[in-house]
Amino acid sequence: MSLESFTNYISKIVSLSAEEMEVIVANTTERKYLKGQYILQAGDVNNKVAFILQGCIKTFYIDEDGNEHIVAFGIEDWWTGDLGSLMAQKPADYNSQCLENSVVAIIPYKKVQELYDEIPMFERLFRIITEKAFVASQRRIIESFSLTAKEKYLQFRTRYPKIDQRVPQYMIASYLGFTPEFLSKVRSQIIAEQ
Amino acid sequence: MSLESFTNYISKIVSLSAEEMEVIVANTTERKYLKGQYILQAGDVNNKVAFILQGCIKTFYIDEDGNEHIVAFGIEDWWTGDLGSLMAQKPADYNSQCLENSVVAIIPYKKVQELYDEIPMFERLFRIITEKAFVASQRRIIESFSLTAKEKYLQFRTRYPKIDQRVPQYMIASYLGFTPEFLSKVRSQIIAEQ
DNA sequence: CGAAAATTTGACATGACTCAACTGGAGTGG
DNA sequence: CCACTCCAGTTGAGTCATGTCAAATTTTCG
Repeated sequence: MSLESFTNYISKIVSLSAEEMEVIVANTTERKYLKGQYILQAGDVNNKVAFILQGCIKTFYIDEDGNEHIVAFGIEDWWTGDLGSLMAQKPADYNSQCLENSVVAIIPYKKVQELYDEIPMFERLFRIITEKAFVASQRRIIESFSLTAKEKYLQFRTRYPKIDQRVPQYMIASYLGFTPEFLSKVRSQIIAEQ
Repeated sequence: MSLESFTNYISKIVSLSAEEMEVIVANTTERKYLKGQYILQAGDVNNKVAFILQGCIKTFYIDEDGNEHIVAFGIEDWWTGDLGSLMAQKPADYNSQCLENSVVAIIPYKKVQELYDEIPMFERLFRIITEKAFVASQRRIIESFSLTAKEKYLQFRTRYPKIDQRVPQYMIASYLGFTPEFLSKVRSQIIAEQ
């Protein structure tokens, strides 16, 4: 069963009985997306949580000037989507688009709510996941203040080597808040130093 | 009882029986801090969650160059502390220091864990709080990319008018990632336009 | 091979920082 | 009540980091 990486992931965070895990799996569906397809589009209400079984996904938003800003990348064993839209059941600000053909485990929003009531450990799972996501988000804010451009890029490469290898450079620039030209110059400076 | 604002706050997020609320309150202590005192110091392990009943608190960290960066402000009905330290029970990166004499509702870390097991709705409370905090954190990242300095400052003032009035300008500059001089220039530009 | 997309490079412009000087208000002590 | 000090805030000159725009080069992929 190809939800195995999903159940493995869950087991690393909380301990569930076999029955509980079965209930979760029974509410989870697997879905394939082609490269370029959207898991979520800005303006739609996000009605699912999505766990990446395989593939690479970018979450981005478009500002008033039409510029794309990448908020997050997701690969295997990460979540993707717009939590704000999911929580408030309001139109999403973000898009989630596949950069590769991808396979995603999906639990519909309503099922998630039911599972929260039915399986307290399921709610714990999401409490912990969200705590980790929040801590990472705070760290990103700090680094945006206190690191130089070069440090930010090197940090990114060491922290997310798998992403660095899979996504084009101009998207990394967008994630870091740089122009593609500027990232290119940062890179050439790093190369010159070696 | 002066934990009233705390129980009111909780009731707005989750519905609890009177007994459950009593258990939570029984595990909560009230503590006063004087202006300048620390609720948490970087390097110490954060062993409590802290809800602000009264006062104003800054959460900041000091980078390698000795510069202070304010990560968050907290006033009445907000939480304060370093969630990363709490979760991992590792030394905190952040300091929480009172900018005014303050009163805080405290639940020790161990009690929080016990309450998670005992009262599923308590865990739901923290799932929801953390979700909101994460969404706000993501939004701050986006705004740091897509707003101009002037827009960031105006946004801050409209979003947190109470903080704007209570906190010195150089701390707002630190929160926004500006130098104090630069914020002063942004302000004079805004005034000139009116 | 050829076309489109991604990346690099260079010249120039602008935003934000640094440093230093100045202003103004809030204590404080004589 | 004045003089002094201290600190936050302002202002200005110069600098550095990053962005913009355009062109050249490299890579990707049909």
